[in-house]
Amino acid sequence: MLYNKNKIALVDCNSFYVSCERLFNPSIAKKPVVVLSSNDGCVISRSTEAKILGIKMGEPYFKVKKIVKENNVKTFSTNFALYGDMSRRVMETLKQFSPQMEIYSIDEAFLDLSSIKDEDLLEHSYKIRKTILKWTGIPTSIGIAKTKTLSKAANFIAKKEKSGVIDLINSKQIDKLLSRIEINNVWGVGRQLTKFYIKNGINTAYDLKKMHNGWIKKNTNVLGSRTAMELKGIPCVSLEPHQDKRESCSVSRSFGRKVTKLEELSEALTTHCLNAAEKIRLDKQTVKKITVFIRTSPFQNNRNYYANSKSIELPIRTNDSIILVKKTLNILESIYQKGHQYQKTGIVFSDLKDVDVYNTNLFSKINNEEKRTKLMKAIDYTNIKYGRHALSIAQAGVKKIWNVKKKHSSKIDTACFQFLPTVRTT
DNA sequence: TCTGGGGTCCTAGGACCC
DNA sequence: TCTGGGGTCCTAGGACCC
Repeated sequence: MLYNKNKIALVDCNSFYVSCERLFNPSIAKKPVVVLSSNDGCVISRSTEAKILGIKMGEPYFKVKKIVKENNVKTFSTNFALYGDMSRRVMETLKQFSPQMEIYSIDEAFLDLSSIKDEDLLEHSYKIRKTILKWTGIPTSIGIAKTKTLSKAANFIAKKEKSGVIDLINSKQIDKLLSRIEINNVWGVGRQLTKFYIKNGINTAYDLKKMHNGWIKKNTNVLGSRTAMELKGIPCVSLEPHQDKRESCSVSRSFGRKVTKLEELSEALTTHCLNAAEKIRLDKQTVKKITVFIRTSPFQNNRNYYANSKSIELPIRTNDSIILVKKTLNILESIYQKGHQYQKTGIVFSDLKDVDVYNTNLFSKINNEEKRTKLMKAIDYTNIKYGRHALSIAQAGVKKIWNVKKKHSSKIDTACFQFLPTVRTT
């Protein structure tokens, strides 16, 4: 069912990962802070102070190391268990403000505010911000408009405003605000479209809004024209309050150092496969198609770049770790080539379905299926209770010398009392 | 020396059919 | 010798998002 509400708020957490780290470390408030991606590779979250220093989103860490040192920027390795947990708390709080809400990413959600009177929208939004901050400690920004794309735009401006809220529904200055947004910052306009638009003199959100539909349709695709329509205030992307299960599930990691041997690749890939299998079991899903990929670093121009991937369809869908690992390693062997310095490997499970969906073929006779299901349940239970990979299988290895680097971890675990912040009352 | 990871959606083009 | 055209379905890869 398509239903478009005409008052949509986008609530977005400010510098989310940095804000999470700050919760447990008040001494870094108002100081420059960055959070690094896996392997401490890139900057993926920056405090306002770090942005001012010129540290860009997605920049490789080694390129900003100098700025970091000179300005005493605090750095953190990712702690997704913490961010995921904080995200759940923020979303739980947000839910109270609208029955219809779409969680869009780990740090943002669209809210249907159609039931709020126009004149109360601002007040309502201030209340949302205040409550989230009070209950979770996370600062947010809110943009309200008639379409999702416009509420994204409003949010973009709101991030720069002290009030933290921009309401485009009551605004007579929409065009003025839109002309402050560079075209690459429009939701749905990525690198390729940006190139194309700038070549054609479209430099801001407002420029795109002014373009004729015919031209956009002819020169881009349905997504391009959808974005342009939404900027004009015509809803094309509806709010999706009911979130379906995932359609694919992937686990991949870069190595902490280069890897050449098949055995090491096998260990890493087995670990990824076990993680992915556990994820789909938790979601009560089975997989039909497995893709494995390996590659060397694309950034080292002097070496031969090698990247390869291969997919197979399973005869019977499953979520059994033992079967999946076996198949996965077979694929790996078929694409592995000696003599390369591998930088990354990963696995993708696709064509996922609910466990109760048709699970056998005409010729299958799985007599120990029940036993296996019980074994998987036991493994998952043990790993949840005693920590990740308390129980694993031998191919995953024990030493894991290929494992990722994590020099700056805050090691905060929200499920652990030791890390609860202390509050003193006088 | 050092460049993330996990998703979704769309489309062009091939295979196949009549 | 001359060798259609239109429809559907599927998939790999690209573009985009955070």
